Amino acid sequence: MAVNTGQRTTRQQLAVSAALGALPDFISAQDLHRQLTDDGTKISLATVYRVLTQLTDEGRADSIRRADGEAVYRACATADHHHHLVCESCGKAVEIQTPEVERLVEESARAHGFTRVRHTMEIFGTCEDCSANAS
Amino acid sequence: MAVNTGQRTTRQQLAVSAALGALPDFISAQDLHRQLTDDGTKISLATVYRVLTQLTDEGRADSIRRADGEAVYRACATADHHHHLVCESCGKAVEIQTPEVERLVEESARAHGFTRVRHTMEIFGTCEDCSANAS
DNA sequence: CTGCATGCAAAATGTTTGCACTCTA
DNA sequence: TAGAGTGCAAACATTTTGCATGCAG
Repeated sequence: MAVNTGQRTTRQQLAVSAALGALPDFISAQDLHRQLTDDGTKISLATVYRVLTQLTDEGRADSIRRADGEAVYRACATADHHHHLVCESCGKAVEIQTPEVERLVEESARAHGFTRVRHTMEIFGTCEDCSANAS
Repeated sequence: MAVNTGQRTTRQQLAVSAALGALPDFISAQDLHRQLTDDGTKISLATVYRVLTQLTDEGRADSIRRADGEAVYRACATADHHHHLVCESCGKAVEIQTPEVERLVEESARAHGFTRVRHTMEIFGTCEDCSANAS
């Protein structure tokens, strides 16, 4: 299983690649770096960025921007793409599958001649518990 | 036509609000500031950020993040809710109507007991012209 | 007048880059 | 051994913030 990004394979590349692959969701470069160092991997933040950029360029990872501007990454082509329903009050998040949305996105993009399509969708609201507690 | 953001209405607030409203698509704080000063409006970048943040908080503007991490804003569509298909290369944005998405969002939210639902969806890709020009 | 909003500049992020050193191939 | 990859720190770009001043109400 090659992790090769052009020429040489290093311990750091493998670590980033493995850590990313083990995660189900998006993670920021900073968080990933923290997690790696916590796990004992010796790696610099700059390298985490470099490897993530490489993986993204190769199409082996996806990167999107969170609302706060931080870039978050996830291993590409892993299982299924899903979205989150997030409670604005307590922060609870529910994963939701929306195949129709995926299809519609593809359709709209194609209809307008767009390629290399990527999308993000976030749903915010107040969950049952919180709307009960609040006014 | 109130531009009031809580207390006082200023020339700068009006300028940002008007400039944003006159634009069909998303614009970054920096670009908006450049445009305003070019037009002769005396305003600081910090204030542009402050006003844009205010407008967004009030729901009078939408803000999303471009792939490069810069935040871009647009006057909020008062009328109907729609999404954008944004070209990551040239910035061109196409408005798209996706009633099915709205319905699915409502459905998912209800199924999980969420209320006061709000959602954002951005679709990014490469438009026809750009994929033709690029390699 | 009062005190909110602004301008300025400094600070805080998140990310990228130059350069010397390390380690893969 | 050559030179790609790394680490470190400085550089960058965008956005936020502290404080004195200005202006709306």
